Amino acid sequence: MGRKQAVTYQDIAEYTGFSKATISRYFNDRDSLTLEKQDTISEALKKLDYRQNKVARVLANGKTEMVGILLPDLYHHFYYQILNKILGTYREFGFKFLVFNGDHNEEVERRNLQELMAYKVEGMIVLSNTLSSEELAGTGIPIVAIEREDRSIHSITTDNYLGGQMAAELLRKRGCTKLFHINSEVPPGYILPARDRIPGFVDYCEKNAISHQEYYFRYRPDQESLQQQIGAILEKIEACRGGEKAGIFAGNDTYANTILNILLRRGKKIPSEYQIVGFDDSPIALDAVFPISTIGQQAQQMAESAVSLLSEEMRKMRQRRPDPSKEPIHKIIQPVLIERETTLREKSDRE
Amino acid sequence: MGRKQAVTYQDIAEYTGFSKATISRYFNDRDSLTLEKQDTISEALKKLDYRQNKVARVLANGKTEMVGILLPDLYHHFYYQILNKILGTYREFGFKFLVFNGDHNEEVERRNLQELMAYKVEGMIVLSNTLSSEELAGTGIPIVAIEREDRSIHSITTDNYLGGQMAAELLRKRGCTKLFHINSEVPPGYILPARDRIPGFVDYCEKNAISHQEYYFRYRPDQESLQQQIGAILEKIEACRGGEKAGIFAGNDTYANTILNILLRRGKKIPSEYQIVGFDDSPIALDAVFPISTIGQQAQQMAESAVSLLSEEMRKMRQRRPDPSKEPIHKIIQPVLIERETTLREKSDRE
DNA sequence: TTGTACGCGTTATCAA
DNA sequence: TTGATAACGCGTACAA
Repeated sequence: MGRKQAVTYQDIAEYTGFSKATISRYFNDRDSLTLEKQDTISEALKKLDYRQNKVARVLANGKTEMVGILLPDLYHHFYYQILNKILGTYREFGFKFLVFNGDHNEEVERRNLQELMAYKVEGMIVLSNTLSSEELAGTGIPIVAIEREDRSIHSITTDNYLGGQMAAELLRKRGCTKLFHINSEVPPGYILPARDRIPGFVDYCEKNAISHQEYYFRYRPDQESLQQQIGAILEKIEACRGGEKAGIFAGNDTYANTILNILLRRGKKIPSEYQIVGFDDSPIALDAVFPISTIGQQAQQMAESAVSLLSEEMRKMRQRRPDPSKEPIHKIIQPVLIERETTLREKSDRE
Repeated sequence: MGRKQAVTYQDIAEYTGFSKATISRYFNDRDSLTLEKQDTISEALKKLDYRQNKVARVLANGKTEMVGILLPDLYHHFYYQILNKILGTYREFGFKFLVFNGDHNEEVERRNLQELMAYKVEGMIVLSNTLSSEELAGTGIPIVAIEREDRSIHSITTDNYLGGQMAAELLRKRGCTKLFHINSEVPPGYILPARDRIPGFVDYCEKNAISHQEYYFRYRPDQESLQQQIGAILEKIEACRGGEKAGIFAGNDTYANTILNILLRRGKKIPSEYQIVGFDDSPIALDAVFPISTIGQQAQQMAESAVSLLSEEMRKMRQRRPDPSKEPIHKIIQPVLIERETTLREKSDRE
């Protein structure tokens, strides 16, 4: 707290001759005061250089207006982009965000969760995926998941299935006759909405009788092995496509970029021999040698929906007789297709 | 607050037959209690499912353990990387981070600042640059700036001057005889430590009698105009180098990547005709067609230094008789050279 | 080692 | 429209 004895309502009250209650009303229900008193208080505040203490207010009324954010990391574009958009809602909603990075570690996440509860956050937005939604729901406060397992909590999720379909459809419309999907493996039992892209892609191919194949590599954070593994997969694909126009749907834009670079290095022609579609609309897709077509998640809309939904649930909890939604609310956001140079059929080839 | 009447020390006290003070001591000075009582209380806590309320604790002892973070944006790699590292210090220091995105807007920043003060953060880490350090210092709480104007507050800054020198030196050692710097313009009067890279680069060239030239383009967020402007600059450079080996030091990795792509598209040979060095060690430098040599800022070290310095100053403020450092402390962090394929002289050329 | 009693700065209740 | 006073939940002298 301010060392030099912070100015309090008590001081303002003595200075103006009013009561503490009146000072409080000045802040919370100004219209209930006469204009004269308002002015008197207003001047006193300036005179004494009063600073609000919202901690005391919180203790008294229970409204922290704080929201916790649980992030798995800040490395992937999607997470920092969403965080950016969430922070941006401050102007509209006024929530203060207490941000934690769980680092994909269950115990760390659990500690973070406890800390958020101890600080009496009124709600949480969770992007990390190590804690079950049941455990999160156990906190008793409103929680909105973004792009993660959401059985027992509200959620905002991209329509990944549709995204996979869109990718397949684009490649087909651009003349690809053999479609491929390249992605990283995922630990079995790990629920990740993003994986719905794959059935979306596969189902589209099946329904339209398009040849398709899926390849998975073991995820390793280092660039070297990623290159090697994707390189090996691309060799198989080259053998498999038999001179036909191949369409590759990558698990994300980083993979797409790696694929693009390897293909170019091997002298393949883009997009006449190979076409590529990524996912995420990351900066890398735009900055690649040839800007990469990608399926974008609408981060702005996702963040807004999440905060808005959370805000509503928080409101319900603040009532005398709290009435949270009985069933989790799940919102689906449509992805958008962003076509760039790795799929354009008209222009001349890049090499 | 918990609607269903949260369990308090009062309840624990009644349940165990001890006093509230004893319960409090269990949390703050456990050893001062007999082992028996510790066990009794421990069980009572579980039995009653007690949840800490740190808000009340804060009101009582004034230690929020909260730190505010003022960010200019979450778009540039440097910012989200630093944020990531700062959040990572939670395990060691235990600070809770209240994060705001000022969006390069002075008024927004000011409001955020006030809000942080109202929530009684004990310190702040500031990366945004719209508020003067004098104004920030006026809050009376410890503040550490990272890579921004720091006349009146503590700071952690990369040795940008050295970084510029390192870039020039690398290019020279790799055989470049004509050096160029390409960067965006900066509003006059705007203090940005990052700009020290330029005199570092220039001075090195002058001292070693190397031909050098600097080019600036008007900053625009859209890719199109960036391409055009850099393209135009590269034409001038091509004319100017007269067949000699040119070394380009880019303002950051994104620019370096754009430069690389344009040069390749124009059929230039890398690194025999052109060599490129970026700045920041962004993912884009690694993911480029040919991985780009770059000067990296040591984000981990910067974040740790910032939090550690802040922690120390916070400690000083918490004492009975606060004694903050009289003079701002400025720490300089060395950048590191990361050499990749845009400067290697040994290997055969890429094209 | 333990308990009593008050303080932290605000809001909420009830009278006036 | 105002004021007195009791919460809010915890920490901490001070006393025992």
